[in-house]
Amino acid sequence: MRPLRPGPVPKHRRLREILTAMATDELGPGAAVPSERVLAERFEVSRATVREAVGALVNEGLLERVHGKGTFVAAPAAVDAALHLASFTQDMIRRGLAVGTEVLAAEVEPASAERAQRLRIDVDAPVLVLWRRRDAGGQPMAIERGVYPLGRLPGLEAHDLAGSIYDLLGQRYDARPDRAEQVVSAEVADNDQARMLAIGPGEPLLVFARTSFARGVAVEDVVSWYRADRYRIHMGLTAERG
Amino acid sequence: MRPLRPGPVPKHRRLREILTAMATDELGPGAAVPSERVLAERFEVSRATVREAVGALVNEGLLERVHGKGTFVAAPAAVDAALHLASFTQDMIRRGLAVGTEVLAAEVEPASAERAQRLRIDVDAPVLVLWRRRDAGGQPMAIERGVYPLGRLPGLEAHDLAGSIYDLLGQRYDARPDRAEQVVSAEVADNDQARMLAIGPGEPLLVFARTSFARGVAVEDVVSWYRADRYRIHMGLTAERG
DNA sequence: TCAGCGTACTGGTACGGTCCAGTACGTACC
DNA sequence: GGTACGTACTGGACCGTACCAGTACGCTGA
Repeated sequence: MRPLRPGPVPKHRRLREILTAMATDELGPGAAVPSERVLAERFEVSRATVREAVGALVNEGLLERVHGKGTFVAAPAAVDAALHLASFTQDMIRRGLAVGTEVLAAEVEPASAERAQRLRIDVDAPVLVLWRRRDAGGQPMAIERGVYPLGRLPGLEAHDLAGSIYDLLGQRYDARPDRAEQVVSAEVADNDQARMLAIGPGEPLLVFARTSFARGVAVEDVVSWYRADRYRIHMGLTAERG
Repeated sequence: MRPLRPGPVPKHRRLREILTAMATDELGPGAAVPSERVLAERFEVSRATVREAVGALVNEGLLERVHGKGTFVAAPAAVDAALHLASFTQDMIRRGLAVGTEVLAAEVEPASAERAQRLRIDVDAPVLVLWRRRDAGGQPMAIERGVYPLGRLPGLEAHDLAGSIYDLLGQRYDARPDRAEQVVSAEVADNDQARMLAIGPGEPLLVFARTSFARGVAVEDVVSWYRADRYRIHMGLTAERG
């Protein structure tokens, strides 16, 4: 490796990027990172500059330091899944379940006032309303009703809607959702829902109402009804300090 | 203020505590913190030591720096309420609802195998099983069944159990929960639950199963059944990066 | 074979210094 | 009155030095 020369990007930031790549691509969790003094010599920077870069990666959770022992690549911290924005497909894959989808209905309609408000679009603007049943592990898991603003996603209705809408939004529209607001509640299955989900009427459902945004722009408003016997949310809670 | 002398606690840590108190108690959000050079002179430490302390508070989110302008007390970042560990009382207060509690039953029993496992205690160890109805805004909101390990909380059953158990744990046992694992699911109300919650049988309930820890020790295992017409979870989701 | 000690490694603390780059304010000139 | 420039403040980058404190390993002696 060559020494770091002064440039528009500070040395400690360039070193941080080098160490990130090293940790991620070459070393892997648990492996030792070269010591501060070795890095200082190798890159011809001061030990303080190395400590600045390493410190930043420690704060990020990528590295961890042990006094007197060394610096190591940290095991990836578990992101609390409960606040993780994922499509149904991604969620089930993570739970180790094979995914299946049946499109029940797909219609273009003018947006109602409520839908318009939730999607931040004009009333009567055209939206795609998509009903699907989602299966996991070969059995019905959920029903979804997604509403998509066609002004922002022109031609969406002509695509294959049996797969992951998130993948579709990402690949064809560069609008993969990165943030969402979600409300969780409970309902009981009516006759139609019960039939589609292969349960009895009156069985409990977990209901998720979610509005998803890509770069601040609303791209999806979806309600999902999950069989409560097959789906639950695990979350870690922490107390507020002060 | 007096200079910082060498001692068992590093200077940068003591300065960090001083600055935390200063920011929290005296200055408040938006206020300017004395400059690095002023702090270095006042506490008779090097500017690098000041930068170390300030840098830590910047990483914590308490302070923010603006190049060329100064260091300021940051506005408190919103903690996503969905992952916030709070008692029923705290939760309802935050939602602006007056709280009421009716103790339905309180009995000391030997712990079953399942309860013992969840609370990390021996089977047959004595536990307090506490049933309560929780009201919010003058109407039934939830039913709770809490299980408390009396080995860790001796005499708990003799206390007033109509108030906040979290407050009680904090004040009398120094065991205020600081972390919890929670599972959210849905059920339908049976006849007893329906009567206690003033709803019809078969109505949907949001169910929370929570094990709470104080400093790593399990102190509470509680299941709560909430009326789904009155309670829902709001949560912000973000996409995982990578 | 085990324990203790010494050595060599590691990260942590602290300092003083210099220079760079951004921000804000005051003053002078047009 | 507005603009531009200079000055004085601010944080940021980087260096080299010295010493402290923790960890691990090897060697020696009992």
